[in-house]
Amino acid sequence: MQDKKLVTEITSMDVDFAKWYTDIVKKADLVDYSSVRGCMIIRPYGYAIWENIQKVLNQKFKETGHENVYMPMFIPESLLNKEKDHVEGFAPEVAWVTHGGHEKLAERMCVRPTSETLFCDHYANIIESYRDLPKLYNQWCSVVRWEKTTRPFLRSCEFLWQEGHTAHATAEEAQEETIRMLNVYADFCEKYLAIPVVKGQKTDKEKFAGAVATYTIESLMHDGKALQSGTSHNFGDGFAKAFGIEFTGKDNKLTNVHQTSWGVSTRLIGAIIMVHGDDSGLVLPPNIAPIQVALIPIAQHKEGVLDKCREVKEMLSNFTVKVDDSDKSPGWKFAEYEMKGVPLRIELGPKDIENNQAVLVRRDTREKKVVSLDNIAQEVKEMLATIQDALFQKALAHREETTSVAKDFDELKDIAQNKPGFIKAMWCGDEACEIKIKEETTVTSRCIPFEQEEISDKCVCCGKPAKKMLYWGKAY
RNA sequence: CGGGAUAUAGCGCAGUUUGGUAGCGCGCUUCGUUCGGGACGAAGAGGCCGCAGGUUCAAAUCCUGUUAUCCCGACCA
Repeated sequence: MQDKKLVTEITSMDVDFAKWYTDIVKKADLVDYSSVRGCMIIRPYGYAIWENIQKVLNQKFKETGHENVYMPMFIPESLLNKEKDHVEGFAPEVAWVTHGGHEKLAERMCVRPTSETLFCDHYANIIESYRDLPKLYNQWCSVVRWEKTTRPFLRSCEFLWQEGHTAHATAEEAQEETIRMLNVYADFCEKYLAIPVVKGQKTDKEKFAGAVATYTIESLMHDGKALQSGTSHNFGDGFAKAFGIEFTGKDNKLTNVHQTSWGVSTRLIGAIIMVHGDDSGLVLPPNIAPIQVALIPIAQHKEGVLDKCREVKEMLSNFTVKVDDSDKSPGWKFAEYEMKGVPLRIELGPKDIENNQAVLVRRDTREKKVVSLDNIAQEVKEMLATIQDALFQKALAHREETTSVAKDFDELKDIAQNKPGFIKAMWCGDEACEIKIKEETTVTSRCIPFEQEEISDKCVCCGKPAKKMLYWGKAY
């Protein structure tokens, strides 16, 4: 079996999922470790995925009326301290700047862990009238959180993200915006990343520091652990009160604005890896892959082969195609592009040229298909669409298979211990039950899904009447 | 921040028990033959053994400290 050689390259995901993950991020050239503790170097191939994510989301943000801005990366301590819950939430993990050159600063500044305070400070200055609303800003930047343990893409001390911050005249508008952006994220994850998500609300215990309500999209990784893939918060007018963001309404009355914030990060790349990857490496959805097609010449030294490859590349100008004419052997190239998760491979050799054909090979199933060069562009287009859809369906099926239902505490405990994946269970709404469940089963509440199901009428923990069904699970 | 492990060439490792000045595989460079699943041969290049102290005639090896990484928990996007 040739496959033997492939699996020795990386740790099998069933043997050690964590090791498999770190093998992939390094061997697919996504990241390298740096000499800065907890911070990663995102290499060209990894960054290209991020750029594609940015490109799509940026367009969606603009279509929904948002503008990009850039805020300072430092926050004076006094500013950070203005909203009480917010400081308490972030204080344990902020990095402080205390000196400028050799001079000690009069007031220390933190490196932004998130920019709510800066946006609020700015909004207080520029918003005066209802005519100034809504303010729909977004920024792409990096933030710093002094994490204790780190993993590439999933948790690093510095990471790239976007943070949207908006201010509205009414609570209704803010709520609408919060849900609108959650839907933008969910749609993006499902259509581009081929990752099915559960949309829902966080419990009070799990919500963002300073928010009235936090909404989330939760996705399930291959190992059955959950990953919070994006969040959207409704702040109500709490920050506005703390920062004095007021506007004069049509009625000539002074009112606080209602705000939202929402973000996704490079963590999404971690999700792509852990949802679609396999023992041969990364598997990228065609809609986000930096290279959609790897064109591998066979016996490229023979006359006409490379010329034909260039010709075929021209025919496929609607896609990102890489012709690999390096002097590695074809077998090496096959394995290499599988490791890098390129969705489609085309093999083109003397025999094909003779027959005016090429061989298409899917990354996800390794299925081969011989197609005529006359309609190769159409074939590639269809196959990429098929792969995109197949990845989503496969991930969805996996999530369904690994989602369990627990009706009472014993059942919950048993599932938490023995079966990885989401657990659906009823909850009475009491935080004490949430804490008890976490302590005794190690699973935490992931969200209160918008799509509710009535599993039973009793809380899985205390047996009292329960109104809400929650998703529970072990999380990254 | 607790518990465990690791640090030797770009990568993966041996050598550490029993101190004597570093080796293997892959990769890299050059040339030739190959090319439909990680090709083969020949000749080369590359390391003050994580860092800082200490013991010793002598330290990759023993001792102390320190830093980083990985895994498992607690905390977070």
